[in-house]
Amino acid sequence: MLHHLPLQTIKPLTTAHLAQTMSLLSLTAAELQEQIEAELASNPALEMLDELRCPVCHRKLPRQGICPVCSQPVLSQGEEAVVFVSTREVYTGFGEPQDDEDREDNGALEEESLAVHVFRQIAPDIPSEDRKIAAFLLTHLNEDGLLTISLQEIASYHHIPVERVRNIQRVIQRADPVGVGSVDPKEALLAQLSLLEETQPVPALTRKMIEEGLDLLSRHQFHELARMMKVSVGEIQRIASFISKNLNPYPGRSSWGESKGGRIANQQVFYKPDILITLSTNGDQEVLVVEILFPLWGTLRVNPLYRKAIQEVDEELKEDMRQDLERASLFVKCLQQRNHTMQRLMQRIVAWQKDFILKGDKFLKPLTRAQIAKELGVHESTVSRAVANKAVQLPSGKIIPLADFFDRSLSARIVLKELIMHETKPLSDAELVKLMAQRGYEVARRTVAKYRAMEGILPANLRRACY
DNA sequence: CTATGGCACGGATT
DNA sequence: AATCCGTGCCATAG
Repeated sequence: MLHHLPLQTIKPLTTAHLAQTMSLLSLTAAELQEQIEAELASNPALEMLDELRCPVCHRKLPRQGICPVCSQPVLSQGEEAVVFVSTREVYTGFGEPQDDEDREDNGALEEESLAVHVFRQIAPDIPSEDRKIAAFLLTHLNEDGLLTISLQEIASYHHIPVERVRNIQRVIQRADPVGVGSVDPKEALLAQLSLLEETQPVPALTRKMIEEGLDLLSRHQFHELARMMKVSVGEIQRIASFISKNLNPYPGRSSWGESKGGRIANQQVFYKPDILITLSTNGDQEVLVVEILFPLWGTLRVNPLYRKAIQEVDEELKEDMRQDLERASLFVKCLQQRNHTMQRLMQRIVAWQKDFILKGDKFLKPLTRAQIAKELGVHESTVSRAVANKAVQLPSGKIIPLADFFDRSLSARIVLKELIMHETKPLSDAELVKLMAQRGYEVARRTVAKYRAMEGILPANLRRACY
């Protein structure tokens, strides 16, 4: 499963080797890039070759993606996950590679960051010739995450058919603040609904109600609606509450900026993924493909000329050069080790959490770092470091911290949320404990209260009956 | 009296 | 060794 990896050079485990590998492990893709560039600049024995060869067949690799020859046999083995290091570009902004390193450019940047956030998610999924259109579209969002110009305008501006713009928009709508890039609240709601339908049951008629009676709905004219849809008022209210709980007509608002009352503040937004998980259909098999993003393109190696030159140099210089060489080869080894470890780590994680990745939060299986460490035969702290401060992009386009795979209570919280969402009368914490227990979640009353707080759900006595 | 939130403790995790 | 998380106890609000 891992035979296509550069494994040859993993044996001399000196302490220096170990220490440096450790520190490299904990770096994010962006930090790694800095580190490599610094090393490259300071050590003349290192060189970066402007080409990439497959470690197995030594064919030249295309600028993006993996070896088309060697990836084949791996994909066809029916593995749960294929993991490899990819040099795929990490998208940092629109068009030109601009320095967005600067700190808060206040308002302007704040507004733009929603667009950047979305762009990063979708960029890998759309052909490069469409990216500038996507970028254009994203620059015309208002603070609600809705489009300020029509699709026709975009199409005629770029001289392309409207249908093509619409396809790009569809991709965008499925990205993180779901529904972003819609022309109006109605379209945003429908986009969210479509995505929701893929993972969970949705009340019948919800779609019809949004499509046909949105203006009535927003004015709470339930009786009018009931007559129009030919169902009871109670049914209408049920759907209405479902909509207000699960959907958001202004995608830009909820997840962005404003922190809702009682929300835990650690909901950090990650912009740049370090790892990419995509779903690839290989024949009839669905395979998860994991890419460990590697920030630089090319082959890092010890400069062979430098190695030669050392022979023909005075004694005093020789010692210095020897050290440079030593450092260089150590660095390369550490880098290989880091990649190797990351690959094995992700392989295990993805295999274990496959359902979570494909079907959503509810299917997160409990997992501890210690467990993975044992399976991998590495120290726990190694896993800890590797997992900390990194972000993963899921096939859905969502970017989450890698540590989320180890969240012990996420699935319990989701169950709790559903329980409350479907309740017919406000349930007290104690009652919720019982219901949770029936579903196999044994938690204390006090804990239910905490989960509620985390999800920003009001206590029962303040909760409005849900229908 | 009941339902919740605060504080702090202990065991697990990192 | 430091931190996180679930929990129990107790005060407080309704």
